[in-house]
Order: sequence, then C-alpha cells, then structure tokens
Amino acid sequence: MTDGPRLPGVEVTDDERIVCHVDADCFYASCERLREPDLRGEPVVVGMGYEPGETVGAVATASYEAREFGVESAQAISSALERLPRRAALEPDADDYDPDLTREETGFYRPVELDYYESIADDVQSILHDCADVVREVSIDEAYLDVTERTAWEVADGFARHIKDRIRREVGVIVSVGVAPTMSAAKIASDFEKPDGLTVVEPGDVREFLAPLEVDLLHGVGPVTARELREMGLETAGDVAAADPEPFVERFGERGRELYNRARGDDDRRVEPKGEPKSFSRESAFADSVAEPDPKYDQIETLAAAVADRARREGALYRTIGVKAVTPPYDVNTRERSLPGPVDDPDLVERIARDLFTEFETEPVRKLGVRVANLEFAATDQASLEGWGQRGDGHRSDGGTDDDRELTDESSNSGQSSLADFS
DNA sequence: TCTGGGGTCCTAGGACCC
DNA sequence: TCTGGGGTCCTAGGACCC
Repeated sequence: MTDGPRLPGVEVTDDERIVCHVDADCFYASCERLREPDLRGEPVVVGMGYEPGETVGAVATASYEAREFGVESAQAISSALERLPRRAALEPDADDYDPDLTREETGFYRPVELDYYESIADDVQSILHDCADVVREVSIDEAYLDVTERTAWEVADGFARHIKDRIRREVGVIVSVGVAPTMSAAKIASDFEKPDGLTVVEPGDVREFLAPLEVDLLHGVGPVTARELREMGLETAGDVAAADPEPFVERFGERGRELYNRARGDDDRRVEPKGEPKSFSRESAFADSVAEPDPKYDQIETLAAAVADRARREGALYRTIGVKAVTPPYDVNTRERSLPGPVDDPDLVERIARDLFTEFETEPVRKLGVRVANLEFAATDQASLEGWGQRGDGHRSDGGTDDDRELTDESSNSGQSSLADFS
C-alpha cells in the first residue's frame, strides 16, 4: 500500500473542507536526537550562529527539557547558557569548566545544520503528500493538508493519528496535528496540545474553541497588535469576535478585518501549494557594531555573491536589488533599486549593493543584508512545475512594456550587459 | 526578551500616466 | 494650466511568522 487512506464516495459540498495542520515538535532538536540518540530525554538547545564553546548566536530550537530551564527560542545563546550551562562545562579541561555544576543542571548545545534537517523534512513531506491531495509546506517543519477527500469528520481523529504514527514510525520525529474546517483554526488546533498533540475541531465548534484563547494566539497577532487589542479591552478571541469590527478595521486596516474574521472562525482560504519565492536574501550580524567602511563593504560583497549564487541556482532572474543596514540600537534601514528588466548578473548585484550602502559607510552597523526581489523564473521551469492547462503567473499581465521579453534560459542573459548601465 | 537569519504581506507617499 | 479622478509602480518601513 503506497497510497494513503481514502474513504471512497465521501460527498462534500464545496464549502466544507477538512484541513489538517501538521507541525513538528522542536524539530531541529528532534533531528539532532535522530543522529545522536544519547540526546534523548536530555535538554537540547540548537543555536543559530552558534559555535561549540562560544557564546554567540541565538536559540533556534530548545527541547521541552531545555524549556524547563527557561530557555526559549530567539533567546541569545549567552542568556540560554546562563539558565542552562552546557554539559561540556563539567569537564575540567573545558574553557567554561565550572566545578560546582551537576549533570542535572546542564544541557547539550548544537549548531544548526540546515542541510541535515532538510533531508529529514523531505522524508516527512513525502508522507504528507501520500496522505493528502493538496499540501502546502509553510516552513521546514510545518504544513497544511487538505484532506477533505481522504477522510470524514467522524473518523478525522483516527486519520490524524495515522499521520502521526507513520511519521513517528518511518522518520522518527514527533508531530502535533490539528484538524479543523479552516486553515487558521487547524493551525491553532495543532498548537493546542503540543507536544505530541492531536486536536480535532469540528465545523460548528470552531468559534467556541477559539473564544477562550488569548488574542496573541491568533495567527497574525504579534506583540504590537496584542498590546493594542488589550488597550481596547479585548483579551481573548471571543472578545474580538463579539466586538464591533469597525473600530479596529479603522485602526488596523485590512489586517483588522482579517483578524475579526479569524477570531470568529471565518477563513475562506483554501489550502494551495506554495508558489514561487518572491525574494532571496542573505544577512549576517557583527559581534559588535562596526564603524569602519572596509569590513562592511567586504561583508556586502560576500552577501551579494551568496544571494546572486542562490538566485542562479534556483533559476531566478531578479529586477530589484536591495540592502539592509541595522544601526544601533536596532534601527532597520533598507534601500533598494529596481532595474528596467530582470537580470542574472552577480557583478551588478555587488555593484548596486555597494552603491546603496554608501549612505551607511561611516555609520556604526550591527547587521547587514543583501536582497534580490521581483523574481522571475524561467518559463520552461514554470511549465514543468504547473499542472496541465494551467496558466502560470510567470508572465506579468499588467501590460508592462517588457511583455515581449522572452527569457527562457541562461543564454538569453547575453543581452543584459546594456542593463548594467543603470547601476 | 536587547536582538540570528530568511521570509511574507501591508501601508503610505510620491512619481508618473491617461 | 493651479487643477479632477483613477491607476500603477517604486521605495521605505513595519509587523509578523518560523
């Protein structure tokens, strides 16, 4: 049986969907445990920009055991180490050796290794594709499934259990699953009983399910919006759902309308496969602010080359090139420039990035970034990726003056040297 | 929370066009 | 020419997500 389960002859009306949200629990830490079983049951912290023995970087994922010590994702590694020293510090020859430590108050720190995690994620995703007709991968460890044609509400619980069991058995990672009639409710449901959670919210129960939840649990409500909602006296999704929407449509615009709808359980988005990326970027932070121009320009060059290389590998042309400079205390500045037509030109990326950056040449900078956007993917690739008879959106239909431009492969880049004049 | 990296979407003002 | 309305594109910033 290579096919996932399917109930034959299940009739559904067009507006009734069964959406499944699958979310791996502390995925990076699970991956580390897969290849290093001694880490099972131990506190594990996976750090971005972290090097063993150093204190730089930030927490990408903390295992639940590590969270007990107050380690949280996005925390600086230095603060994580204060709450949870590393196990290696028990060794007398370690730089950070501390004779007073006990094993029980230490944990394991590992640097992020994305390529490895992606290989595990691929295995998970092939199971998901086997269990659903439509899968939208949101990130390396998270996906929405439209399983309307594969199950029914009466047995949705067993269906979700089957997905969890297969992933655990065949890949070895634990996922939490939420099932609901909408994407936003499924997302919240998958979070509801984490880790190893399974929550089904049937149609008709959605609003009741959401009502007691704090507003910041709603997708799209971050710290800023949550604070403002509280100032408006709205603490829970139920408060938002019962409120007059006009004041915060006024305040938050389109997002406000969406927020109101989501809080009421209204969400008519369909699960659709993820389209082509819209931008590529690379950034990196300095250990301390840098004021001298040279190291900054060096970094710009490195990032520009990396971004251009990425775009080329992905078969993307870009029409906009931008830089980002974060200055103390944490001011994010962005500058960008658009070209008359799409290019694949690493030298141009570097030149424009340097040029855009001159404004920050002598300013102290903590962090730098280079970005390309307004991507266009070669039409041939589009055709192979899309279903039959489907028109791709690779071509703009807004009457742009370059509609006659046909860029189907790298050889068509020959005409681009003239565009370099626009730098 | 004092700050890592890679993304998406929305907004708002100005330029420019008809 | 002192002035209407509508549309799109560009840029910068902000909020948010994982």
